[in-house]
Amino acid sequence: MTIRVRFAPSPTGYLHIGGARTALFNWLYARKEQGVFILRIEDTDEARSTTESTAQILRSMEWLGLNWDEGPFLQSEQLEKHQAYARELLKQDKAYQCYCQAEELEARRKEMMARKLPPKYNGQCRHLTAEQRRQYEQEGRKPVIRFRMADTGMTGINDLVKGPIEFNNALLDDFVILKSTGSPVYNFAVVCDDHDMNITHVIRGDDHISNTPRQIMLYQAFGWTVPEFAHIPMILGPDGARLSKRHGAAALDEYIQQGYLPQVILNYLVLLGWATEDSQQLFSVPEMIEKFTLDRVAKNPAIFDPEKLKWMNGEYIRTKIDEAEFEKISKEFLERAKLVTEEDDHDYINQVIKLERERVKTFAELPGLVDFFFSDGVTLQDDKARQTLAKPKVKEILEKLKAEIEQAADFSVSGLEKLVRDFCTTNNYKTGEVFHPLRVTASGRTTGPGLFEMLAVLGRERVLKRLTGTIKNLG
RNA sequence: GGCGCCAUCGUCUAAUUGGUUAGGACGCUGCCCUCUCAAGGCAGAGCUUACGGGUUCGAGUCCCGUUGGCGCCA
Repeated sequence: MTIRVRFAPSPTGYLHIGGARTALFNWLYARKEQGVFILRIEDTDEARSTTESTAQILRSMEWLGLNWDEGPFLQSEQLEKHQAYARELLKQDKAYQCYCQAEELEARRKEMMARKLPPKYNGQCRHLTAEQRRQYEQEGRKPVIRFRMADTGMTGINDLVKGPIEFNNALLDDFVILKSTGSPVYNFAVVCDDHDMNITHVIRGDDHISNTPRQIMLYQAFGWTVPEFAHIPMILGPDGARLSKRHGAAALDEYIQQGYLPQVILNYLVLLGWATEDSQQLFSVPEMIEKFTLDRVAKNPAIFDPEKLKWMNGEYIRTKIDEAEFEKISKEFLERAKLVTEEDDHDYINQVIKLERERVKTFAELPGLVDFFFSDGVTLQDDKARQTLAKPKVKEILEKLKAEIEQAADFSVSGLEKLVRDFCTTNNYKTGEVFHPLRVTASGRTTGPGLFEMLAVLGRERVLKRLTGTIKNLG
């Protein structure tokens, strides 16, 4: 039997980290088992769903490389089917029309709560006569359709990650499947859609566990095959609460903007709630697919750690991507930061970014690290930089050095290093006395790439200009 | 409130299904390298396996209870 799984986000915002991981686990499982991965947009909440969100989510999925085999299907397009299914249950008396009004229900619920009873529908409309129904209709009441829940027995699943879970049917009430507006309620729509799409494995967040018994009752009422369930644990924010917009960095989009690689997001996410026996950290996508199994998914929730994600991105930039990819993405970010344009000297740009490759953790950091390569002058970045130039003898050192550099025959990395080191020896300066002010003069900062690499890339003209500028400022 | 899920270093997790000095990774600290910052190398701190009871020769692992966190019901 072919395995069929689906990812079913609701388009009420960006794809968030938790959703992305759910999608990933579904996708990995499908690819591993050579099954089918289906994308379905659960847009039944007409009030909060937007088409922009849908487009955004699709874009994020594509960016991650989580390609779907079928869909995207819109749940809203299944409205008539949902209604037909509801009528079928009605006809078999497995569901019934309920005329209770929202206010009445609310009042009763409060009453129940006040008496510390579970706030469960009281079954008032369970056995209405045709006469009673007519009367309600005449009053202008619009009915909802409620599912007739079994009031004895247990409903259980054998969850692929959590193991066996049982629920007491008596605790579940006759829940609404179709609202008075005719639109289906979530629990009903998922079941109908999952059945229609022949979903064999429902892999979703464990916040849906409590919904599962209701859904199973529906499958059984229809006489449909119940799929397998795998409830994966939530992703939490640093405060231990479920990761959400409140935590700031829950939207996948943020990470795209900051210059995280899609492979890194996948790699980091797969490790949140899943691990191999040897605790391997870095996985290529094919490797992930090969090694992924649901039975190694953790049961406990995981806190999202941006620090580790950042480390991993740096690791990939340094060791996993090739030079061409590094150059391509770097240029995108430099162009976006308006440091360079498409027409600029690519050879120069490539030399510049190469100097920062081992330092950069996210591509968004890059422009801030290399801006001085593309500007006329240099801006002193901080107090440390100012202090470095304020040290004694700096002016004298730079003036003498400038004279040397003007005449330098060899402006290569090794040539420059020899020149500056010889200069220190000849004039009896400590290397630090020369290197540090020279670095600040060239870059405006106290940290950065190797001094001579930096000077070589900047080129004689820029270096001399900056020396002149600094000397002048030192008055 | 009811029901459900969960519980190993600060964080993510591993532990041949009962036998380890409880392992790895991020982060942190120190040292080495060094013109700086990174990277890299080395070393270190950090878990009485939430707590309390059992079962057992032996428990992170099995059972019961407690506590705590989270989720779902509106």
